[in-house]
Amino acid sequence: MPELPEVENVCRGLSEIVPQGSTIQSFEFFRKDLRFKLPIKKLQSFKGAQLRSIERRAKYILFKTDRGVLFSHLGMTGQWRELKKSESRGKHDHLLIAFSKNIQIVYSDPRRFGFFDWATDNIESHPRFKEIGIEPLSEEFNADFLEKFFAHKDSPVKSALLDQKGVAGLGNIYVCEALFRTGIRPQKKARLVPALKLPLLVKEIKKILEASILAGGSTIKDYRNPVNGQGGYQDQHLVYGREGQLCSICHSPIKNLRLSGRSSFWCPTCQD
DNA sequence: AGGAAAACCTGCGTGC
DNA sequence: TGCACGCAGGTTTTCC
Repeated sequence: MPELPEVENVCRGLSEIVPQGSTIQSFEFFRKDLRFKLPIKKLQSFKGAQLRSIERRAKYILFKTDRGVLFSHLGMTGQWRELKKSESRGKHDHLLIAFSKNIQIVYSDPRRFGFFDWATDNIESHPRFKEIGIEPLSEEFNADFLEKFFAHKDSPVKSALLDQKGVAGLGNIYVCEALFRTGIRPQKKARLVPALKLPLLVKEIKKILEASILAGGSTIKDYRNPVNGQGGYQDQHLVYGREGQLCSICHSPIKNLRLSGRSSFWCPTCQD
């Protein structure tokens, strides 16, 4: 479900609900088998920790505390929301964190592809983050970076952009959109994308992500922010989910091609 | 070694 | 109405 803009909105929403300086009072685990087994003992050791901030890295939500970092990945259908004391939990609520001042947040995830883990303050030394590439909204992400990352890659450019070891945070929606807006067909081998096109690709990726963050992310089906609101960026999708509809530029039908097991929406006329 | 496919799950829409 | 099938904003594991 959630890509960078959605995760960013979840972090911002959670920050509104749980103020900086709140203390973790307790955890409740309703299910311990998510994508991976929850490190319950370790998570319990955060009881009493003081929250410094809630931030995003790639598609991860980082709860930064004075005892280290607890982090959450939403998988496809993960959701965080506030659970008021009077409310009862839902079928797919798996984990609850109670903070000071009676603030509770709950993690819900029907497909259970999400997961949790913890790290020291220096998260980049955690094995999981060692494998994670650079932030697409950072200065580091530029045409030179892409040129090096794409060099010798025989995989389709679409798959290369989805590879979190390169640029971290893009997912199926935003890669499809970015390739359409730069006129690059998704199945083109990464190493064959003309270097001349890379500055535009970088620019469009940043533009799309920023616009989507601003719009509250994309809600196709499941995504909701922590106050249960939908995103608005789906209205600006030009190809994603639009198979058979007419291309906004040339009016030929949008196609859907399967690449590495993922649907890839594209316009055969506008993209080469 | 790198790339593709399968696996991990539940729910929903479609077509018979 | 029911059931089988395919598909879903992701990532890891397995298999060529």
